[in-house]
Amino acid sequence: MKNIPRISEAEWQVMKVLWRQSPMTANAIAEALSATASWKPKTIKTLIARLVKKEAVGFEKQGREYNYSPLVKEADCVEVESRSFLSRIFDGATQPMLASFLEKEELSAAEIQELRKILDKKEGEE
Amino acid sequence: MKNIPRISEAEWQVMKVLWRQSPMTANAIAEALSATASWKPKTIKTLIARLVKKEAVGFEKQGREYNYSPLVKEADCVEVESRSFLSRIFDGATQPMLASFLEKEELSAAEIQELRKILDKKEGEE
DNA sequence: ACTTATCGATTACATGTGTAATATTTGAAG
DNA sequence: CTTCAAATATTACACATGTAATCGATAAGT
Repeated sequence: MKNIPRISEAEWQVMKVLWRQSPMTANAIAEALSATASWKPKTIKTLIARLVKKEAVGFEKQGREYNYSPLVKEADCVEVESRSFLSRIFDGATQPMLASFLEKEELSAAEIQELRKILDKKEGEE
Repeated sequence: MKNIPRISEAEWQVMKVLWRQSPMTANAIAEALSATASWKPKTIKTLIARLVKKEAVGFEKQGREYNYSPLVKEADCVEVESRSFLSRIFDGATQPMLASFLEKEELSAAEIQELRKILDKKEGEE
């Protein structure tokens, strides 16, 4: 896993768009974000520029526009953020964190079943 | 739940100390943190001051020293952070987040058993 | 070939954060 | 009561972040 830079909250929004589809032009990204966020296009350009500087995003010139793509994998970024969250908030204790979510959040029967399956598999591995 | 201010990464360390035990003097907090963090005492004073300003921490004068205590509950802060994490990284989808952790992290048989119990209880509630 | 609409690049600016040092106040010691 | 040590308050400063506007280059249209 390449060195994952820190990606801020606003920048994550941009990354999520690119992970869903890439390459994309800045305008297409702005378009995609117009549904969820309320940023001016210029703001989005800034976020993209910062991601490029952090080497989280790369681009290829295509005429006068650039075509942007992620340089870091979503799974890797998720893992970094997850570990950071876990250690920051729960002192790295996985089980209490999971228990906390399980108790608070709503889950359908199917989802519960799915989680059970994962637990079963996990237990088998020991 | 009172309005929970944003608590930065470094500030969380301080809050964790106070949640474990309070009230505490600034020096005691610094002492407690010397084990985990490598901040100068002055730095810790700054963090405390900021938490006071944010009204996450209160104090009572006791002679020339102050005795600090949390003004916000740990459970509430954990909930705020958890929701933020969940929506930021997993678009608010609980189950995929849980699945991701279950698959990546190590869990003892006992922990797995405990999680199963929670799932059972949850299923019963529907 | 010129003008113009647009792109990306550069600049802006307030606020937050990490990480402290200096200044000021004040309880305690003599 | 004066002095000193220690605690709090104020100030510092660079970098990150949210949120954009302006500048300069250039492809596209006429």
